[in-house]
Amino acid sequence: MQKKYLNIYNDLVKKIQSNLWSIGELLPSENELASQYETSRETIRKALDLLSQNGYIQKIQGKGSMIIDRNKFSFPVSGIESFTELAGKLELNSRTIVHSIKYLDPNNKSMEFLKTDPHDRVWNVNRIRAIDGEKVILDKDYFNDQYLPLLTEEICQGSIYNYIENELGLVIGFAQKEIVVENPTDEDRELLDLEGFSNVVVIRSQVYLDDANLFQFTESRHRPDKFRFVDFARRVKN
Amino acid sequence: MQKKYLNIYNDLVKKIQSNLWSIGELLPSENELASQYETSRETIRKALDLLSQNGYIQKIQGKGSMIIDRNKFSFPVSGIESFTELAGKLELNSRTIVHSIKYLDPNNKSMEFLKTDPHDRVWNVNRIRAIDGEKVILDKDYFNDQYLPLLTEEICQGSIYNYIENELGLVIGFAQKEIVVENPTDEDRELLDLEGFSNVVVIRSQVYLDDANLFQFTESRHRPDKFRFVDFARRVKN
DNA sequence: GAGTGGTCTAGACCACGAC
DNA sequence: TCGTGGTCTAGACCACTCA
Repeated sequence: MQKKYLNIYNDLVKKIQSNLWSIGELLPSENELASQYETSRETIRKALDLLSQNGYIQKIQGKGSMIIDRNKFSFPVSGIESFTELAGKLELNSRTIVHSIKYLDPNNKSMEFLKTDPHDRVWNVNRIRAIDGEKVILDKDYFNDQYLPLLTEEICQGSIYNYIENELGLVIGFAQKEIVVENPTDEDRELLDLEGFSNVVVIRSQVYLDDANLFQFTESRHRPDKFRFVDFARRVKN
Repeated sequence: MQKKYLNIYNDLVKKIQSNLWSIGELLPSENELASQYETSRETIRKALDLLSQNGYIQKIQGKGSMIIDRNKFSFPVSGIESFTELAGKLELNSRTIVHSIKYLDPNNKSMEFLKTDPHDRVWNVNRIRAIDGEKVILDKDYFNDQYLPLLTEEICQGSIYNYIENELGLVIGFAQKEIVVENPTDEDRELLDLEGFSNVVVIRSQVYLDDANLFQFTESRHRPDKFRFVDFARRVKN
């Protein structure tokens, strides 16, 4: 199905990016846009809501929708995003080393919460990310094998998310993320180029599918100088 | 004005919190809710969108709106939130020490971007946050005095945001946040109980008002063991 | 008062899931 | 096939800004 509001959103993004309007200028009014796009005002509003959520405009009641300076914001890391997407966007000189792919020892109870059935097994994938030749990130992923029956070195070398969404047709719904600073483990010291650093930044995520089932647990351990988290937040609605 | 969808949202939150439905159960259908609340389906959908954004439900096409386990998530820090709000929610044994309130030296060009007019001055407020008697957070705030003409120790002791929104009637629109790990400055070492820690976690924010004007720049410097950032993210729409 | 965005309605048809 | 959520419409009135 063709989603009209999405087409309009994409068209407006293109126009904004081509500087059809400058920063601080107002978009045409919602009624104006509705007749331009030959649609209803509610549909225009859905497109504008997307522009607002993505930091292109700020709506001001009684005035209009103002173009804001999206270049002042760096958007890369917010939301649910994978290392390979990020590396691509930032054009990092990066390399992925697949360190291990294995089933977790069934006696290991730590990932019990990933299992939907007692017979399920849990994949554990450890990958090292090198940027400019320095090993600075250790990614430890855990999956329920009910959703991901096959996991090869080739898949892990690329984007597992890409494989999940495009090959397996699973859809990610939402994720819970926690960022803390910890002392490096022996494994961190062994696998990463930690140099003198006495801390690692740890990002732990739980990823849920569209059907609200828990799918993945991830621990991403960063050397602190190579860590940066950026977030764009809108005020919560009244 | 009474916002119907907000009333319905609040009513549903109350019902969910009272365990009227258990985790994994489906809410009544949108048509059902529309007749229960004697409103249109689109209004019900606005209320459900809020529930979804706030992690109460996951909508599944063809099935319904499933109650998800919000207790698995800790929601405190995401979005735009102030220390005093946070301290209240977490019931921390905390104390705020107002270290300095002053106008920035006009020769100091570092906060030039905060000024909308060359005659504006820039406030600089430094506050130390102590948790359980340990000084672990240094908050450095910068404001354009055009929006905040008066700033007293009393205001700084409480919540500046509270003062801004309730007393001055300014409304926060959106914010850009960056989190990095840095080496402590001499000021950090002097004002905080850093003990052996060799890093601080720095959160820098730019806060914009509802009318898209830049209002505030903040630097919040945390002892790493007292830092935790939690984020709940939904998959970006197609 | 004219124009803007914010809320709300009562329909309609489509895509998807379960049976 | 039926019920679910997803999209869309053509109106209406309200709240706000600005001249």
